[in-house]
Amino acid sequence: MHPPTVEDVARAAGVSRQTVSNVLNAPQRVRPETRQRVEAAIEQLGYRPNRVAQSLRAATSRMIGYRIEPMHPHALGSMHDRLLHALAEAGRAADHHLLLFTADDPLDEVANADALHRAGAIDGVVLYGIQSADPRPAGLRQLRIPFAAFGRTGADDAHPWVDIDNTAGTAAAVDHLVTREHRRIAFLGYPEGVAVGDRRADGWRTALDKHGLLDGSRHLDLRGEDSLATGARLAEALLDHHTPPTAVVAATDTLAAGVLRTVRQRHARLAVVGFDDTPTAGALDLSSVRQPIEAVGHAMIRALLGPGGNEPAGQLLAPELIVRASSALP
Amino acid sequence: MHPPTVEDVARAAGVSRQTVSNVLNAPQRVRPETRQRVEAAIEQLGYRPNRVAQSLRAATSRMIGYRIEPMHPHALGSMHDRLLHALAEAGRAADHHLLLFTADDPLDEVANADALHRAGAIDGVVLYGIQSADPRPAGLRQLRIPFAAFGRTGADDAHPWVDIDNTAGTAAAVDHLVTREHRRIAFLGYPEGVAVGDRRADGWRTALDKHGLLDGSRHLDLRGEDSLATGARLAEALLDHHTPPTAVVAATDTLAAGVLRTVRQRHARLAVVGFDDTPTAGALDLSSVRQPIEAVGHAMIRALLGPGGNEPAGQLLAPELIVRASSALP
DNA sequence: TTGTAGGCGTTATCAC
DNA sequence: GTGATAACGCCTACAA
Repeated sequence: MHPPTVEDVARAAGVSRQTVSNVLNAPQRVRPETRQRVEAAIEQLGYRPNRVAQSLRAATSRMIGYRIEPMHPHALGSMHDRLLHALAEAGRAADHHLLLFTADDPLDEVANADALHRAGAIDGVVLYGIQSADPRPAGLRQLRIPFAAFGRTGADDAHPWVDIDNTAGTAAAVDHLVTREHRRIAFLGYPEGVAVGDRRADGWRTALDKHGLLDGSRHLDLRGEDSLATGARLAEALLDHHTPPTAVVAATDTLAAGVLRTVRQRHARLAVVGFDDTPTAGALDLSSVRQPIEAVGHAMIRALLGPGGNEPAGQLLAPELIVRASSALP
Repeated sequence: MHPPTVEDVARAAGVSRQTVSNVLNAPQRVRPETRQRVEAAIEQLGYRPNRVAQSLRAATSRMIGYRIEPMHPHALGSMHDRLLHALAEAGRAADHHLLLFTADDPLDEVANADALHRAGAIDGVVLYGIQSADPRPAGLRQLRIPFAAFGRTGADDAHPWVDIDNTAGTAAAVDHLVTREHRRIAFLGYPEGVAVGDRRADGWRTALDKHGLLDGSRHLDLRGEDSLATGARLAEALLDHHTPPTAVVAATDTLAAGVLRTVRQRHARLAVVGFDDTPTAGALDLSSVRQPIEAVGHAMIRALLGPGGNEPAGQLLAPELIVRASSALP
């Protein structure tokens, strides 16, 4: 009734346990004839190696911890879902699985990861939503828990991380809008001090400067919390300006959606480009900078498990601008 | 350097391994004096029982499998996130964790769950997104893999399930709108044949009938795919009717958001109630029927792990109407 | 090429 | 009340 073990397979194939183990882990060491007999027995009994026993023996769980957060109340649909799927998919290829755990805050996350790690339940951890002054990297490093982070802190990160090139993303948005003959291009972003937000603002500023348009647009830089209401409100402010912009680069789709709301209400003309390419962007026909989350997932898993064992190297991935109707000519 | 084991604790406390084990698993069997000494050693060494060894010994992984799907392309932000968090939280209380895996389709999901189960990596599975004729329950039952399902198939389900009372949800929406003096109340839903959609339509129909309003509204029943565009289009159709409704009950927030778009574009007056209470509902000031996902998570874990071992009992949970500005007087 | 022995960390059983 | 023994299923030496 219980699942078959190596023992059962061995008996069925008329060999010893070890030979079965060899067939699985060092096939070249076993005579083809014997191997086929063993393989037939494995097939017939439906044998699968017990991962728990493997883990105990190898002192390796092949599990990666991930803190699942309650959904961000304002976000239109975070990257969470996509990242989780990408990580699970990438992990599968490396024969690892994700183990979900909860935590009240970043410090609690480190504590819970430590407990799981010491209990042998996870080999390492993947960090999401890295903040400028994030306590988690230092905490995990001190506890010697392998990890990889999606995103960077403000400082130079001396641990494995993967990030998308936020600066390049907003720069691409600006380039695109310039091609479409826009000359006054605003930016809507996070309050200063949020690393991601600052990088996205940088891309906008740098690209405008490159096109010689910064002087005419420098004042069109508005910040606020990441919500639809804020996007709508800031858009009003932009449109009420005496030299209003003809286009806006928003730091998130949520802000961009707010802009679109105002634009429609006021029947204004204002091109918009968002960031993240959330499902909503498609629904609203919103041009948006898409993060290559699948690639991020693979890079994270590689950084965590890869050769050299969790080396402190960073990797920057290029986002891609998805052009839709919202970024038309002025 | 390696984490301490019972052996280490035993040595430190001057007792045998067994006594340490007893302190942890049968404290009453050990003399208080000895217990305190052992507990001190545990504390001092920072000992944590190795879960892998426990699993091997107990033939129980304390892991629950969950298939992570790529995000639904049209959804505004699915229940996925919330459910995952709720399950993780509920699992934690029962000392279980979620293990994420991927699959190409429902059959593949069953196959992968089977592989993990046979490998001893998971004790059971939680099913999400149950369809009318879902092959998973039968498949898992045949493989004797414990599971609990969120949602019901069309037939009477002979397995553990948890569902929210969809019928009661839309009925509550209708009641609310009637209280607000609406008399012609439309329904926007999934195409017939989708179990969830049919139940939500039922609630609308039944409640209207109860209020004696069904005859005047029977024709105001429109169906389509779950997308913003569909919601907007169907709203146009409703408003163009020669006796247009003054209110709409939508089967999802996505459809409801589409309705709101049309309403705003046409400056029409039309009360709207959505379903799911997604983050977007809050942003749009949309009244919506909220699913008690946290309770669902707990009920699922209980159904899966509870006493009696995965008994085929169902549980229906009541949703709650969240009233916001979109359901004002006509 | 194949088999034998031992141990990963835990706990249940059964003596003492 | 405490401790020795054995077993969960696997794998890695080492011996034959």
